[in-house]
Amino acid sequence: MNAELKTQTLPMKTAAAEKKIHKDYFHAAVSVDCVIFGYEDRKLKVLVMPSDLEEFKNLFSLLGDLVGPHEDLQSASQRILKERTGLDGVYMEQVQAFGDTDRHPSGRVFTVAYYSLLNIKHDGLQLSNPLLKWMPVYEIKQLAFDHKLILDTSLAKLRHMSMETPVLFHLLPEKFSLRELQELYEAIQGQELDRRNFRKKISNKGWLVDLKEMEKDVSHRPGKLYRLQFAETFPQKH
Amino acid sequence: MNAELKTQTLPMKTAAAEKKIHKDYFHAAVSVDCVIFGYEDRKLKVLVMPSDLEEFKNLFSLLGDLVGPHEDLQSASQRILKERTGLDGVYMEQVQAFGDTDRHPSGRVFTVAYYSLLNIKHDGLQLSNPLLKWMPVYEIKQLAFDHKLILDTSLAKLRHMSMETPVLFHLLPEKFSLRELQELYEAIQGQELDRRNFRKKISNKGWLVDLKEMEKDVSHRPGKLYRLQFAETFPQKH
DNA sequence: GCAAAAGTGTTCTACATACACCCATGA
DNA sequence: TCATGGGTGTATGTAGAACACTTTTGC
Repeated sequence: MNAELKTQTLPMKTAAAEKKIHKDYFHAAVSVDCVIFGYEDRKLKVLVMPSDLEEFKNLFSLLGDLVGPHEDLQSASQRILKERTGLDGVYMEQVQAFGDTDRHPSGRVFTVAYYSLLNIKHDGLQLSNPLLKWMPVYEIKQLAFDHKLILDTSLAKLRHMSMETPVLFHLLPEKFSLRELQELYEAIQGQELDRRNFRKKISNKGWLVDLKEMEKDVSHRPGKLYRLQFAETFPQKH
Repeated sequence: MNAELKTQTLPMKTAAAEKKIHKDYFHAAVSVDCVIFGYEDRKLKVLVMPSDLEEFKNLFSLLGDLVGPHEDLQSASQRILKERTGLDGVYMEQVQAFGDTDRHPSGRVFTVAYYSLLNIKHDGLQLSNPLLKWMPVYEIKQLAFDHKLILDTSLAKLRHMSMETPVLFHLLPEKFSLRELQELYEAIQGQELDRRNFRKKISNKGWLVDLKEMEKDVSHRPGKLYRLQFAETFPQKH
């Protein structure tokens, strides 16, 4: 930013002097809201909790917190995730910033949304509070604040990414069958996929490693298990 | 956001009470930085100005400003664009937020980047200050603050979008020839394209309207002129 | 033996790519 | 007449879409 651009003449200033001039502007808060996606029972879910603000009584909200004075955005997002789920190193991506003037009843609070993808069945997953709830995304009609907008925006981004890049794997256990993977894609895209074409496409991508293991505990012919090829191999697309 | 999530018990609070509790957090500023792209002489350019901060003497910076207490992010971005270029209704898209703790010497300043695309030859374009400069993007090695990172991130997003959606047209005059359009795509993608294939692809998209006019003032056989099919026809892709 | 899902191949179509010649204009 | 770019079509390879039958396992 460069607020002093408004002046037509451009005398040199120090940053310290500039801060004084603009001290009236230093009265906003910035939060991070985490859109934590999980996948269970063939449904995409998001982690929410009841809002404890009187204004949003009976509504759920995303998990967020203010960004500390000496904390980066990404660090804040990782901290929230760790505090709420006990998990580190979860896949996470910034969605965008939301800053409508009336979005928060407490004052001027900008927020930056991050979505994360995690495996609900992960051993280390330990929700911090019994009120936290995995809610099926497609059953959510309303949320506190502008969180429904944030959710919808995140979901659109996730959908888009899932077509270009191997991100959805983060929602599955380490070992999974092609059927599970296909069901996941179907849940995200909202349409059924042809099994033969799906398998062909996935195997062309070269994303998977055949674990030479079979599914267990299924009441039908067991399928092969795979895991994702090490993520570093795919810096960007395809 | 929902900062009170930290409490394990969840007594109901009002937003006003919450603001007091968190007043220590309301000391950040939020700015918008505009990455204003233009296209001229077969080069993608970005509008910059000399930084007037002592800390960044001799460096250029993007055009930004603090977001006013009663101003939305998008409004701030439009205001900056209007103030700097005199233009309204310019195509614009949020890139993302940047919030590293040390990104600004004046204090904790978060910024939200927007990129805009405009036609440098637009009649209404009137730069507010003679120090503003259209700088070729690929010649920029360094900028003030974290603006080089912001520029690179915006450029990556622009490149990505340009492959999926008709956005680059905003960089051209209303009437343009297929050669001009192809040169623009080549400039953005950084590679030469086959003329026949390019024309086939573009005409398959159905984006263009044949104006039944010809180029003038070219020292060779003039080409047909086109304009973009009305933008509302293409809400998203293809 | 029945139910449920695994596993597999061919055809058709659409799109990307590679590639070369004649035409219209201005200088 | 020359230089410059305008304008066009064909052949090939690749990827996505449609589509059905046999196999394996649990019950």
